[in-house]
Amino acid sequence: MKDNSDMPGHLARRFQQIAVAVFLAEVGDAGFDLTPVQYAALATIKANPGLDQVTLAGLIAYDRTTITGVIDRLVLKGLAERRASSRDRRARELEITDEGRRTLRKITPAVESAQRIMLRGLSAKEGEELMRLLHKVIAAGNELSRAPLREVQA
Amino acid sequence: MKDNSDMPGHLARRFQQIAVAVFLAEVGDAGFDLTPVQYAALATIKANPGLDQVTLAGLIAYDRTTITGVIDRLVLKGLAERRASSRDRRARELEITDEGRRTLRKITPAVESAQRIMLRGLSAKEGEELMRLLHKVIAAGNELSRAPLREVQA
DNA sequence: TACTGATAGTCAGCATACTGAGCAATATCC
DNA sequence: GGATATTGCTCAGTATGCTGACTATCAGTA
Repeated sequence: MKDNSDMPGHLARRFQQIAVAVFLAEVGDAGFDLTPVQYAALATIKANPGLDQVTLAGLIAYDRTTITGVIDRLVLKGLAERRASSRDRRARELEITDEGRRTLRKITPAVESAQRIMLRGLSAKEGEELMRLLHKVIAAGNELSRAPLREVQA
Repeated sequence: MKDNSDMPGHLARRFQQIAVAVFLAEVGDAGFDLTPVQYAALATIKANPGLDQVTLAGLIAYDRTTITGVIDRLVLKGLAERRASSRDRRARELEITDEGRRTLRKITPAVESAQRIMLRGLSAKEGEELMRLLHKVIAAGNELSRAPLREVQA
């Protein structure tokens, strides 16, 4: 029987587990209470003002049923706003608040520090190679999860 | 602002997301209802009969509060048994059942197929390099999560 | 032996993720 | 124009994963 730790699935889970722990530790030390998922959502809302929830979900590969709760919490924290769209009454337009912008700005050093820490143990070259391989394998498997990455169409 | 997809944390999450989806699809197609987490736990119980929950958690890097529910479900499905330990009345000894052994045996092809599918898009050489780099980065960050990997001590 | 600390397990509570279902609104096609 | 399909969002239910707290038990020591 093959060892558990020789399975890509196990390594994927473990790397993600460490990445989340490092993110929360760094951001928490900086005095903020924001999860990796909430951070990515907020940053993407800022970069694409007025986008709807499905588009946001596609840009960061979240399930549409997950994004609802994530936005709930961002709104609860006063970092984002959810408005009814005027063009499509089904859709909600998302905006970042001033408070959200401030938070993003102040949190950035901690987020970048976290990315470095989670790659510690690898040389710069190895880190880049890991990123390249992950990009490649993720691109190939994009359609295999219920929540694939979707580019914005003009 | 750095793109989301340039962050190792995002790639970690995405790879894990795809890995889980592929695992569930392959195992489901084979007619079984077992999650990656449940599979790893069951395989580890089989390889270490009579181990307690904390040891199991350490061997697969699960949190001890998570393992409780996982074992609950394995027991519920009749794949494992949980007994009070005779040596330590705090501890529970875990055993795989015949049904669990049968399931593990029949599920193996699907599990191995899943591991191949989640690496599709990479050459054999690239796949090995990805595994090597993940191993290395995970080893370096092992203590950074609440549930680090723990070797069995004789 | 009594005290202290550590350990095994569970529980409540919260945050992802997913399945599947449902509602409301929009698009499409005849 | 009206039936049909599709889309945006939400909800209920289930499964990780974590924090922090708690009980029961064990181990070490004064």
